[in-house]
Amino acid sequence: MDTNLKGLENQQSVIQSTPAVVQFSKNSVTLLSKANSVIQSTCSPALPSIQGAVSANCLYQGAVSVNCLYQGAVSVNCLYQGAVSVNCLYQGAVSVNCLYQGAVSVNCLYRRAVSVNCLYQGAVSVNCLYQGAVSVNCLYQGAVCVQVLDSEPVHAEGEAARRRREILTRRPSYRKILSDLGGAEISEDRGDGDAETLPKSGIVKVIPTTIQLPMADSVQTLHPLAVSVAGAGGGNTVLHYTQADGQFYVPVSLPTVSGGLKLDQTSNMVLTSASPAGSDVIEEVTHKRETRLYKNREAARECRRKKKEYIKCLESRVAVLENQNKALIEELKSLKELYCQN
Amino acid sequence: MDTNLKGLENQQSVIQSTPAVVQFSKNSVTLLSKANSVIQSTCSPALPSIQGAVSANCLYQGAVSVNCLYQGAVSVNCLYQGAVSVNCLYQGAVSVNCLYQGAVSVNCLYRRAVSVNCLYQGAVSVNCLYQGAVSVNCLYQGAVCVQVLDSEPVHAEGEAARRRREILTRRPSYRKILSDLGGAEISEDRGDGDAETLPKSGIVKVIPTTIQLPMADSVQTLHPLAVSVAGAGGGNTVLHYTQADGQFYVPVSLPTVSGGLKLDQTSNMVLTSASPAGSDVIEEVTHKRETRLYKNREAARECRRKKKEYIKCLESRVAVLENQNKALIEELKSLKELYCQN
DNA sequence: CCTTGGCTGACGTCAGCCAAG
DNA sequence: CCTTGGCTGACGTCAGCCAAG
Repeated sequence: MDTNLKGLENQQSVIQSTPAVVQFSKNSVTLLSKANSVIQSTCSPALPSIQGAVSANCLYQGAVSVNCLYQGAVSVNCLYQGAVSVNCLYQGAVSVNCLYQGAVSVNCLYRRAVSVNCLYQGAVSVNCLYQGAVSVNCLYQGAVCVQVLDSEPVHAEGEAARRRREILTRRPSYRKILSDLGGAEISEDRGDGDAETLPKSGIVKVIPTTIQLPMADSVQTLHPLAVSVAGAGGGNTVLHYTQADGQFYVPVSLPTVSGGLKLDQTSNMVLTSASPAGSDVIEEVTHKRETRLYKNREAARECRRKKKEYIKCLESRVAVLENQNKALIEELKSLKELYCQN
Repeated sequence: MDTNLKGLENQQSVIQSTPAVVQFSKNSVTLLSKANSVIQSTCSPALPSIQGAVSANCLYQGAVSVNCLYQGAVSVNCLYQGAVSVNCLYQGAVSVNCLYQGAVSVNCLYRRAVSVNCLYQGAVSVNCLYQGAVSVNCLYQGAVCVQVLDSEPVHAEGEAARRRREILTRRPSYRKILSDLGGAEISEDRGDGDAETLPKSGIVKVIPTTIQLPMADSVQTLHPLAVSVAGAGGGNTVLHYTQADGQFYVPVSLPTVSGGLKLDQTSNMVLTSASPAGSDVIEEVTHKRETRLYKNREAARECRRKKKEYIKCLESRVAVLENQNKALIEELKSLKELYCQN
């Protein structure tokens, strides 16, 4: 294996500032910047705390050089840090500058997968608004779908995509919209969130003052007052309901027992009929209503989450498209200039 | 400049399948896979059709190796293709699998900046549905904002980060977002947005039912309890209010009349004091609450409307930008073909 | 055909932030 | 400095659609 580094030398001479050294240590491929001498690569399976396996920085334009500033432009860490980081500085065409953190880092196990940080005005700059520009956190199953820019279909799909489509056979919902946008995997990530929401569903807010009434046709148009209610001292309270024409009162008793119900979360409010007859029916209707309300409550929560995610997806999509547009316009402009010169 | 490739050799032996060759040609740094022999790097300024400058693929887990499949895992192309591409296959921890296209490619000038393609279940897998998972196209000014996933705080921050956090703490008003969108927009889009918002600002809702109440110092710090209330047996109920120090009770009766008020929507909640003393205070507190609730009700309605409008604006914006993008790409393609002919 | 259940638009309320006062 | 009010995130509920049964 013979290598020719003359080209690299020439390239570095173009950059004029940071002559690079290419080192290949054990299980590592590193481009070291002599001037900065910051990029370190000691990738060995035994040592978990590896920094940048493969770091590369690009400066200015024609250079195929990968420059590293402060940390490592294109670092691929296996275990704990960033797998592939690309940093961009200033305005270089193919330059990838990394400042302080790591532009495109792909962390496999414990950190970020792909983060891109941009500084100043670099050509391939990725502006991140809050934290990491392109960070992908994945554990064992990916589940971090990043928005796709172009719209060409890909035919090589995995099991996940098929299952995704199966889920989306229903009515057009945010889930479907997101999947159409290419962001459906985020929901899968919340599948992890499923594991998170599960205990949350177990811990449901208990609102003892909520009163559930069975739906009778005569009272379906009733709307309970804001939070009308509750028994402080006695067991009896008065429910205030408003109708189109006026008001009336509904006397209710509030027993403390909700034993027969299996819905622990919603069982805190059981209403019993004033008349002994039909108590089972009332109870069953109440039970049904409890279940329905609980399910709808959960569904509403999920729906809100989906909507929020959808909006975020839209926003990022707009940002991506805008920048793509800008780049395309610039490219067109330069290409036209180049064409006009010839 | 001397290089040691033994480590690389060992690394590739771990992978067992794709022994790599590192070639340094003119202005290029490449890891070649002998088995596949697909990764080609002929980065010279003269030739526009350059493939992968620095390509690296990762397979399985402990390996700091970067494996390339079919195209180039971590390729940094200066001019025409992908700058840094990382491909991941199967489940490797830090593995970046690239199938057919290139996982993390950063193109400086004419193509993608950073694209990450994921297949199957790789740990740091980035699933891209259509083409490039994480593609960042930037020309001279980057500005491609990608959604951030994790919530880990970043300690190395500049002014931008600080301002970012300010934005993060509270979402700006949709009105502001819309105006910001109109300001930062491309010219043709902005005119459109202005034309939409201008007449809308001309139509201002007149709310005749707003009631202004004088501020009494004695009740300014009162906060009604969540579900304020409760009655025991009769028609009288007790309002619970909390102050800074403690609580006190306000006996209230619920009359059916709400005639004198002009608040139709909120007239169903008029409380009068049972005791003649302090009725003014009670009434005033009640009125205050009424007013507050009514105003908040209206504000919520307006907020919902704004949000809806904002989402519509986003959607149409995406559609416009997509079309614009398509047109630009087509134009570019034809221009390039024309250029290649010459 | 009707019925049921999932999902979502819209509502009103609470809580909280933050700029304006 | 504190206070107030506008706005918005989040919540739970109702109403309604629509596909699945």
